[in-house]
Amino acid sequence: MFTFQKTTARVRRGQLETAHGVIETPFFMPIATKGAVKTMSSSDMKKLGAQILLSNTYHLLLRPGLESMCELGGLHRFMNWNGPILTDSGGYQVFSLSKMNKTTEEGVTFQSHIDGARVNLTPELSMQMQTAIGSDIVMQFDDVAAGDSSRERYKEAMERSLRWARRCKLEFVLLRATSGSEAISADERKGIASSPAAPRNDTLLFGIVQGGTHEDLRERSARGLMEIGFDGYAIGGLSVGEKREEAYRIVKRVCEILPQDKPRYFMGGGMPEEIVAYVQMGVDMFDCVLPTRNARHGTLFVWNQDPSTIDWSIYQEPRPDTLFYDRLRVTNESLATDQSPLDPYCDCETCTTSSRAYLRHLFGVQELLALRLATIHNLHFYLTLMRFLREWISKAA
RNA sequence: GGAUCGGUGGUGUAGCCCGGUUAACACGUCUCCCUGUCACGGAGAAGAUCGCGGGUUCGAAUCCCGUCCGAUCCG
Repeated sequence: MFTFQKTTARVRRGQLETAHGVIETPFFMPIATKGAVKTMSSSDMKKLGAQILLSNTYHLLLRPGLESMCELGGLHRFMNWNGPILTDSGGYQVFSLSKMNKTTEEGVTFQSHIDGARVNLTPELSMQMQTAIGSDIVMQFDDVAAGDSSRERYKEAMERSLRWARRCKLEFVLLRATSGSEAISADERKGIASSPAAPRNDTLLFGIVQGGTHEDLRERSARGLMEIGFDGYAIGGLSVGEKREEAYRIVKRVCEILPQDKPRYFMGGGMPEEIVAYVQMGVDMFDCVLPTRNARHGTLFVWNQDPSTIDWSIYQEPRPDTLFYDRLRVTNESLATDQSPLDPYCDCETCTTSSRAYLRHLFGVQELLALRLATIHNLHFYLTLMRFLREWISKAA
């Protein structure tokens, strides 16, 4: 169930109800690909104020695997996280691990990056695995085209994603219907899982809009998905190499088509100013590796002004003249004896306990604490950004 | 006192025997990048007049002589 208050023509502020609690929208999901936000514990994430985590079907399918996940009773219990979890379907891994896989209409055959074993991931298996994980928000299995693809490739990926969306919906409904019932045997579920768990009635299933940078393909994708009917709609296949102007144009267009009363999720993005812009186009949900990966690579997002007084409406353009933050390269030599805080406007654990010089030192001597402190700060930055955006929208309402 | 081995960017080495374009490699350093995370990863840059002095040669890190420093061994 998604309720929202419309403020201006597009901007939304709302609540998304999931099996593990209500999430205030718009929100950002830290990424716990393999069942953990790198360097962070579940209680760390709770302390940071994360409302929901994102995990990945493909990675958890390789380890610990479908049967083990069923036996373990799902990811919430396994990683001791009692908030909501969204799982990516594995579709993106087809794209990001493209050297190691082969796509057919049936699905994708991966060569495991762990032991080289063949893994055949289909829409049905993705649904079964996400169900075994106990995901609160299940994503359809989709086909992602690279950012510089031809129109034909974009069209192919979009049409295939649409067909796979239909199969995902069918399998999802089937899994739910067979919960505790003998009506359909495990064999009839293509014999993949001996005892896949059933999705709860309040588990949400999202479709993913594809179509690259072509508005007509995007429109066909969105309308096709709406016809099938999903609990929410994601915009996929962006931030994969295309120009930012193109992404803005597409998001704006897709948000005009998608139903008002369902949550919208921009997958995989982005830089802070992109999120600010997409929120103002009517997007409710985000996830991105940038805060966590950049943290581990020594780049911190720091406010360059008091975030409580920012007029976010000036960030609707793809290339604003100025940004509200700087990227602090914490390994830079110039910080060697800089005892000032990383971010004067931040009150996270890292900023209140560590100077720039100290964090730089920890990176230099490769102390694991460096990765953790940097991650805490960057996630705090993103989560705080979302909080300020929600407050700003509420005020405007 | 004598013998042997060794001195090449910040560190560790290669090249030397069989002289030849901008002296190579690893790590480190510096800068930049990262968008539904295979990846504490990727890209690039700076940095050595080859211990010092002389000689041979068109040309020396490379061959010869001397010298300084270090290690080991013999007295």
